[in-house]
Amino acid sequence: MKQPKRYLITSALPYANGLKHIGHLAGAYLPADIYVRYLKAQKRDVVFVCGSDEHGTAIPIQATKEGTTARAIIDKYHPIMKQNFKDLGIDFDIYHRTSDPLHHETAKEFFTKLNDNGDLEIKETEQYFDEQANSFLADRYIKGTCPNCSYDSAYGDQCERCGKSLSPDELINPVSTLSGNKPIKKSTKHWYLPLNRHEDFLRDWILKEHANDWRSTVVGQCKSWIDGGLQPRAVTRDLDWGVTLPESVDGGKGKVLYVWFDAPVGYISATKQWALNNDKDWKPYWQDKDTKLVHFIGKDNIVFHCIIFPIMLKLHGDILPDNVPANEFMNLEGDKMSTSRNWKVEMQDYVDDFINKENGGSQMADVLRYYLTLIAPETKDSEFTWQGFQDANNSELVSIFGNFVNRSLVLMHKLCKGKVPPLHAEALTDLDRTVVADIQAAKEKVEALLEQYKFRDALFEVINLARTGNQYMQKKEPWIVVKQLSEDGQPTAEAQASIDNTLHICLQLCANLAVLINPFLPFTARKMCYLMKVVDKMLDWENAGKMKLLSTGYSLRPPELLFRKIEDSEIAEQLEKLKAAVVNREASVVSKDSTMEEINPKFADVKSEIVFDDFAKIDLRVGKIISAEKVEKADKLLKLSVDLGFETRTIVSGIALHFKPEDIVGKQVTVVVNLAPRKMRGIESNGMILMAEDANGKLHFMNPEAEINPGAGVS
RNA sequence: GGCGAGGUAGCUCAGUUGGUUAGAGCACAGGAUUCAUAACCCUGAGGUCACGAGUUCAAAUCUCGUUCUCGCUACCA
Repeated sequence: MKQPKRYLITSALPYANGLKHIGHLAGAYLPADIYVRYLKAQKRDVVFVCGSDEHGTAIPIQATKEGTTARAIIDKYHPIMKQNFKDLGIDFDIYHRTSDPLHHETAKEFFTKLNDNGDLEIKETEQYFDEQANSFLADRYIKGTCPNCSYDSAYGDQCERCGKSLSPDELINPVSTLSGNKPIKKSTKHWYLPLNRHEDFLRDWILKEHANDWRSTVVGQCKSWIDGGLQPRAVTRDLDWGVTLPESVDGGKGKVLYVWFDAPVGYISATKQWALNNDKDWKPYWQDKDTKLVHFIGKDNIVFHCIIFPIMLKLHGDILPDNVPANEFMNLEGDKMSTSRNWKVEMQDYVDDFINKENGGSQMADVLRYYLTLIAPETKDSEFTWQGFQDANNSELVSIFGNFVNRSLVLMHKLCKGKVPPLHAEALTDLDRTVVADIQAAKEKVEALLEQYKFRDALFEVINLARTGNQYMQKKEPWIVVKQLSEDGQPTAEAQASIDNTLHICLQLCANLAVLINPFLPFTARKMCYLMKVVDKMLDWENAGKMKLLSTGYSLRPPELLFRKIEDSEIAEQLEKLKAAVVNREASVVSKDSTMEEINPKFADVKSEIVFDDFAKIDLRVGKIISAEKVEKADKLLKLSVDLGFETRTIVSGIALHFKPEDIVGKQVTVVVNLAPRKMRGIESNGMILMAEDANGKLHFMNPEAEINPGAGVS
């Protein structure tokens, strides 16, 4: 197999709207880090880039929720995420950020090149513009009279009464729903990436070339997209947070690049920044065919890294990824990890609870790395349990790996005077030779598995080598052999030779373990070097499989434990914490919202002012839900019957993910009763239920504090 | 709802192109041992391979149907 000249490894850019959890770590960061450490140990030319993804609408929205600015949000989360990765041993060559000027420049250049080459489609349209709100109006923000049925409240995209699809231009007497004013026509442009032009390329590249060497989930998902027919995808957006279009681009004012377009370019700008910092040239890493590019991501990101970004790269003249080893998701204690439900263990939590504790230290980072690699969701979703975490540590890391290293060092001090004993070739047994061969074999297995991104299996082989060491020692039992005394009270020459050989091999095996475990557990590997009094350079991969890593006669440090046991109480604590967090989140919702309102009265962008008459147009009533059922073929919709006193109405509401139908029957709700009917999934909805959304995205009914008569007016 | 991936021992996971009694680690039980963090070592028990049909001399593996989980997507006034 031809070896690439250089490697460029990326991990998905974490979105800077909150802290990331250990599921993210296991999916996109840890595997990449293991792979990179392995390549670096081989002295390959490799750059490992990542950074915070800081654009997109969710950041300003998060800012609104936290009562602050978008800038403040990213400045808050970026450094914490960077530090979390460092604490857990994720050793990026650079952790960049997309808010950096260099990134903006790079993304603009990328856009410009594609635009200049005619690879983007521009659709220039006369769109309605609300002068008072100072923004273009999406179709649904425009109302007017339907040309088909003369209904006077038709939306820009569809008439609710006759069901006809419309464009805003067809509406008679259009009105902006933002301000109530008559919008003006203004010319606007948007740029699109015509994915559909590249279907043949994708078919060849993914479904033929990579049908076998990419993971089946990845190929399957791509096939699904390609077969479904690709559509042009808007590259630009009317938004004020993001990478602005280049000045030179006509009609680009007030627009930014859509976040999906700018974020992956972040890999390139990060590489540029790395090159600047290290006085290197970034270009070969993205443009030379001898570079192997690998994207590590979670399965939710497949389409971007396998379909969209490759098209961008191809058009821009860059290399394509060699592989995209997407991981599945990791569940936690029987349920999906979820930020909104607070069912998660953040990297920060782990750092606080295990690494930064008195009995913690960086060794504890390795413990997490070990367990996450062991249960990595490489082919299907997997499950993190604290019990599993404890077991993995106590009965594998401690009992097998740590114990072997410890007993080797202890025995060496007791039976060989604290020095690496010589190897007596004439006294070698078959068993000795077998173990030596096993060490070489282990190296080859680990190597082969890592090249295939099978990290779990590779790690198992390393642990298995430690297990082999334990078995070997058990069979040779030097602590028994030492009792074969000669007349002077010292062990016989044969006995000492056997002991020397055993310990010599065990110690070389320890040194090999350090080399092999290094990509997975870097802190542990370094501690082992310390104990064996060798420099970190011994960890170079070329040393794996060799039997002369430790020189005969060399004295080693007194043994120290590599890992400590994790107590039942610590596990119980974590489980408690997990449950408490869920309860707290639910309890804190009410108080938290109200305090935020007080602190920051300008909680959200307040809509433009309206006169009382405008408000009075809205007819709000109290109603009572008398029945609820799920709408067929729709995940989010519930069909409700609401008693309004004077009549009972059918209302369709998009709340199915938040409430079970049986739980909301009998609830009082506030209803907009004079809203134009609208058909959803074939059911006509006559009104709208008012809901409040809290900072966690959870919905709450707006209802009177005491049960009152249905139909009561609200004002 | 459409599409994609998955459902294998108590737990976490392997099972390449269909081929003898379905594997590993942990946990569990019994034994042995003491150099070692009550660690190690040996042995053992434990599975209707989600369910139901079909193809085949032969199915965990191929086909169809059912069901459950996850992801993408549509539905959110």
